[in-house]
Amino acid sequence: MNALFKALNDEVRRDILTLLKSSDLSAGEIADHFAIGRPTISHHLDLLRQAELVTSEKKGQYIYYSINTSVLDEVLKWIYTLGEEKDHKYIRPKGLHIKTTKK
Amino acid sequence: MNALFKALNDEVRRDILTLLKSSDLSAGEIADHFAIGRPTISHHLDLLRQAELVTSEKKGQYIYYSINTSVLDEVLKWIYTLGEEKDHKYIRPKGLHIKTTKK
DNA sequence: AATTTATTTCGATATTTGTCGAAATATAGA
DNA sequence: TCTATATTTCGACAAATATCGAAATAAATT
Repeated sequence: MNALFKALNDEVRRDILTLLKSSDLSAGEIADHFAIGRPTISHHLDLLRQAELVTSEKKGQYIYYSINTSVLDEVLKWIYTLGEEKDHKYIRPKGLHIKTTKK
Repeated sequence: MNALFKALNDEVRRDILTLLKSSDLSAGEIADHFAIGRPTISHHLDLLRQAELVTSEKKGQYIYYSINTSVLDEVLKWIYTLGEEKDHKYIRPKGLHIKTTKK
């Protein structure tokens, strides 16, 4: 939970996740989208990996990163329970597909 | 969005929110739940207020804090859109009441 | 008016964090 | 094997953050 919120508490890292939602990318391809150095991107990717928000796989010379949104269920659940007892009912943004059955 | 994630990126502040979900509390009552100094709690409350996660109202000598979960809709929406295009369907934790209609 | 109580603001400090350039590691291709 | 490319690790540094005690502010009580 801590690692998760820590990972999300950075604009660059959130943007990386947004990038990865469309397709898997190599570290270099990710870095190309930002005006900061590659070692810094590497560090951000490391934090995302620690939070299990991304996975990485080496393919030859490249390392490809993929997003893993399943760990965000925990965050969602925490937010839900917060709103629960205060009579705030969260809205479901239209066009999204939320599974209501058990996992 | 930035202030929101920043506010959530701290165990103490998340615990304060959890406390406030049951009932409004004065700054002192909140501080009594933690082993850290009152100035520190005051600072945490300030960050929560900046993120609009809490509101405060002065009543005589005391300042009462209330949780405001509505701003978390933005976070929820962001998380939803992340999962959307990766075929991850978020589960709804059982026992929770999520309004599926428009607000 | 003086004192007590509740809370915040201030100034200082130690830790964490984001960033960089240089060096290290590893794979690919000549 | 040598060189080029991709990525990470390392060491350093500046900025941000969590924390504290002391002082300031404000309301309540005597």
